[in-house]
Amino acid sequence: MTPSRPTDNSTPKRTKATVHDVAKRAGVSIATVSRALNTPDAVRPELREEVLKAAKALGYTTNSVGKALRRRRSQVIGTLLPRLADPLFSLVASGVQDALVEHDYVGFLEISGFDNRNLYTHAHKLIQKGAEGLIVFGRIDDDDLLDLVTKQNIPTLTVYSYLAASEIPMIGIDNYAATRQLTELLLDLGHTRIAMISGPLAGNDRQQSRTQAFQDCLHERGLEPLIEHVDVEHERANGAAALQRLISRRSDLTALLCNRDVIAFSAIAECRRMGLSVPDDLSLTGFDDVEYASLLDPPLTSLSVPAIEMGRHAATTIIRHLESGDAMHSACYDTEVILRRSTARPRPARRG
Amino acid sequence: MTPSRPTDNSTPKRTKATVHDVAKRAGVSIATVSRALNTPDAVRPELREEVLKAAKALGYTTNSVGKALRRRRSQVIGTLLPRLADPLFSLVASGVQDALVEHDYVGFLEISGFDNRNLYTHAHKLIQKGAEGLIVFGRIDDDDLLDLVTKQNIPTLTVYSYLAASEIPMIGIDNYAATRQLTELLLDLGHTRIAMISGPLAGNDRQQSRTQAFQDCLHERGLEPLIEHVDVEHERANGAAALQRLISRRSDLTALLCNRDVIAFSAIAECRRMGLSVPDDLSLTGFDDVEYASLLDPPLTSLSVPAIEMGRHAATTIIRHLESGDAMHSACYDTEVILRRSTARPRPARRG
DNA sequence: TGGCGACTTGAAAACGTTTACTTCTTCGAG
DNA sequence: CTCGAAGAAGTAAACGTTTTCAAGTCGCCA
Repeated sequence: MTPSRPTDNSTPKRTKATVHDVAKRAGVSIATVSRALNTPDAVRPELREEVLKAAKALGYTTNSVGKALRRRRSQVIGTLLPRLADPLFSLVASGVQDALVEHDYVGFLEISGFDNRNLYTHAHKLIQKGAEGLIVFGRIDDDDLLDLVTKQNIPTLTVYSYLAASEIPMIGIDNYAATRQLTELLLDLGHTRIAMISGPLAGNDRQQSRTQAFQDCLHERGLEPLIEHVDVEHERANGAAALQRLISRRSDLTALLCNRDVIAFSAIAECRRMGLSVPDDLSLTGFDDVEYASLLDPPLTSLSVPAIEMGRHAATTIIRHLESGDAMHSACYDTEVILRRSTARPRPARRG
Repeated sequence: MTPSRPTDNSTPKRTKATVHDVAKRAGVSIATVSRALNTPDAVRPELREEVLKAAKALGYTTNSVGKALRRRRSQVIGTLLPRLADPLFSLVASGVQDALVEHDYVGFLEISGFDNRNLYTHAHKLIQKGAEGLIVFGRIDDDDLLDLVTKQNIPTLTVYSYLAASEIPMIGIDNYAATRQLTELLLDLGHTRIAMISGPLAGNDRQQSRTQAFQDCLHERGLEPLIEHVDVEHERANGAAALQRLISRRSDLTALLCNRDVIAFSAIAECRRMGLSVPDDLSLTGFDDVEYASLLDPPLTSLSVPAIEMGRHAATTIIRHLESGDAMHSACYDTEVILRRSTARPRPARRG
């Protein structure tokens, strides 16, 4: 088999075999070909064999575009993620992919960025390109997008966040409760001067819930919550800066909640740079329990979320809905605080 | 606007507006509608306005499936990655996505796993589903797949690896040369007892090139290369085990090349666990200079590869080929050794 | 004034499927 | 022996576009 050169006309632009070609070769009608392939029982065995043989001989493989047009089903579902190069989001995407291949679907992946002003644009594009269903990371707060999917009746699911009242089903976790757990962990250890580094709140229900939980927790105990924000597009650089701002606002800080593991990664590195010992000088927690959280020095106390599982769940739910009309239900997954060595009791006060 | 309930028949299964609806409303033929939308200059301005108005009123958006069928162009290209939840691969995917949205394409993403026996299956699926072009991570060594893309004339590109002789264009780096650089860096520092932790070689041109380079380098200096392999599916767990195996085979090791940053991550953690100081007891290098390599303690000496850029380059190349028929050329990107604190001169020998 | 070209538009034929209908056997029951 | 039902195959009509081709209008020049 000699590989064909760029301009190889020996194979005369060999256009792919269609159902007609197979039909002709097998001496049957195209309808029979289609039936032999899709509903084999509906065609006499001998004829079926004939068709299958012809199909194989011609290397026929059904053209999904034609099929999709006629069936009005593409077996494509689209996923919308804020970012791909991220240890959390890519995990969700993995879960989605897992489920998709299992059901012989294929996935459009689209990166929306954190600015959900263009969420609508991306979603629209995916639908227009033929996605039958949509999986969106985080709560959808864009009315236009909500309109789009309900009007056009596009099965849509969000993943990662769970909020009780939602027009569209959410497969996720309770960010509020989870953050309360983390905060209370620190409080129970005896910390009173606690801060949080959060991502931007605008259009981000996760960060909203988490800062809210943090504030509520501290207020309940009569403590003053301290929050700094990082620009999520440059979490690393800004995590360090945020930590510095916090320290300068309150130098006697003993504990810090980072609203994403990746923020904690840079915070822990910055602590090292500043000569702050974790957890002796500063207890640190992350969120998501991303793969490398346990490899840090010290290993990071974090909150584990079943990211892959949620992605998988979302995808199968949507597929089941598409295939069997099953209703899509929200689901709230349990989370778990993973206690590692980045948290400890506060160092006993030196003086008063 | 009240959100429609699951069984809301008030909107009578409102099927999307088609070109026919727009035509009727504007009082023109469907051909004119199509023209007004695609080649505006070909239709009288007043009429064009009329059509556009009708389209907007009906919320018409062209059905890409019908379009794709007729045009035999889907504006979809597929990417095949070994894994998604990985700081390197996800970077490549990001680059691809960047370029895709820029050109109003959309991407199928498919995870093939490291076992390239099913590479063919996945690629076939993508093509069948309508992908016009394929981007594959790493060299394609599967003859069936090669056959598939050449016979069906599917523009295909590989990304990350560059090898001079290749049937299909490769956008990548020279793994052999890069590893030589890293190895020589260690040699120049004075190390003589150097080992490598590599991924499995089977079907993985990157690891093959790297182990080869390592062996060549050491042999040239009359040194004995020591190599252990990790199962790539469980890099973390196995990175630690591999390190232990190496130490037990040769306890006086002073330097270790890890063939992927993620391997180095677990190796560095394992060193900590074993009480080995990096770089005093053991110099360590990674490969890929993934985002968090610089946040480790100590920060990891690694080899930076332009992963996003390569992904972007691959996608634009393939799109340009599709749109303008431009030939696709291979490209070899420069890499750079990023010197950080995980490497140092070997500790002076204690005795002889 | 006749005719030729340039411009616009519409009718209809694809693109590759699936599927509702029709037609034709065949077979069993009455 | 006949009639109807069941089974199997074919015909043709979709699905929503784009695009070829033909036709019509208009203006301009000879």
